[in-house]
Amino acid sequence: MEVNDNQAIGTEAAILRAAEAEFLEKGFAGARTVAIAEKAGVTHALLHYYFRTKEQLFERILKEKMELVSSSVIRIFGDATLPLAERIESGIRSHFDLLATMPGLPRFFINELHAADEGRMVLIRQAVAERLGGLLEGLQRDIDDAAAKGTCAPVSAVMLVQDILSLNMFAFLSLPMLEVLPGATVSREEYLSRRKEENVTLILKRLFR
Amino acid sequence: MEVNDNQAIGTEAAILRAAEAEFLEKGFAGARTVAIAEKAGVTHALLHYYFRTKEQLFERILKEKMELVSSSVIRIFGDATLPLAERIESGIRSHFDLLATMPGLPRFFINELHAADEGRMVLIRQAVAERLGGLLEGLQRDIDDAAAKGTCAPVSAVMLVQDILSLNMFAFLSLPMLEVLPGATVSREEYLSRRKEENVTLILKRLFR
DNA sequence: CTTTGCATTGACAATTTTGTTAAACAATTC
DNA sequence: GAATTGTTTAACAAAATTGTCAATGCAAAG
Repeated sequence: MEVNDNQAIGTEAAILRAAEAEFLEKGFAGARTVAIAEKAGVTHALLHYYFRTKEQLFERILKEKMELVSSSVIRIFGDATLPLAERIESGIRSHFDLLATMPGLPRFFINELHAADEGRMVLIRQAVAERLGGLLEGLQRDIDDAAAKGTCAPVSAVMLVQDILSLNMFAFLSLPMLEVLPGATVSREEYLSRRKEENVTLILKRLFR
Repeated sequence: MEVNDNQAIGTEAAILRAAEAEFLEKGFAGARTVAIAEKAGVTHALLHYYFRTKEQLFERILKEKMELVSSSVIRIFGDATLPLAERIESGIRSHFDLLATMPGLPRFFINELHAADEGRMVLIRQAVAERLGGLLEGLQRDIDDAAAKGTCAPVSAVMLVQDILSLNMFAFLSLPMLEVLPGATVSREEYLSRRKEENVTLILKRLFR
């Protein structure tokens, strides 16, 4: 239970950071407001002073994290000026590397997506339409062009993005499996590095050659 | 809140089924013992009469589900008498189809794996070693043989199994995404069917031409 | 029919958890 | 330096949740 120094960073930010850690670790139901306050180094009354309720605090974190998820997914599409193969390879790596900086995000996202009510679903649907719609169309066009030339297997862009999401996110969802994997014990970095290369290989072989 | 008919099935079983539904839906922290009792059609005192505490009831469900996960993973290895390509294809389909009969299992497993303490980890490690160790070695041998003949790409069996696990489990983890997917709305069956074919294609292209 | 043993219940107790409030405190302004 | 404003706390209240228990029901055995 390391306590945040509220001095340098400000109490509101300290509570937010503690809440982020607690919610990502335990989810909404498992999180305790007193634990958040303790981590932030303040009394729990202060948490309510700043954020009124547990739910409002959660909403705040949720919005932040959904932004992050959104911006991470966008990375998959890579740089459209590159040749398709390089574009996709760098997209996979870039997405993977971003996830590596916040390894708890995939689980949080999956659980929140599951728990989302209709209202929240509408918001997510809008966000997807606005931020990913054009990217998907552009990628689909490039794939179709390459497929017409025979340099790439024909595939739905949505499917391809889901493939990459599956492989990259699951590498972090299954991180605890590292503990139960047979054979020589590998470090976390080694494990992630291998999974990243495997994901690149898998997707590239799906599309090219 | 449809109530189970305790008449035909017996109260203990009714409570277990209700608990299964509640724990898979909400996780341990989010589950409510009164909700479980209500779903089972009994008072919550009776739940404690049969299972003493929420945790003991959870342990019971957890064991069941971990058995299921274990037996589902074993399916991936398929029938060793088949030629490698067919063996792997049927393994993927068989694993996918089993998950389709219990779509909540992947999320439950991921969350439980994350929350597992050291003691539980030891049990999982043993189970993996006992039940999967031999299968992994056998598969690795077959892959190595095929690779030596040039009929198959060389790959670690552990990696391959993880690839299949990623793709198949993620199809169910991301099921709510169906709601936010762009383009024509597809039915759940259509979506799953497409994902299954894509997963087969992806893995086969990884290994064979 | 009564006893015995298990099943079931309603009411209650204990604990945990969230949320409130009045008062103390600190900093900033006038 | 008094007033004002916003911050922080300890103590308290309210609600939710798990767990207990004595009393009741009820079916099978004697």
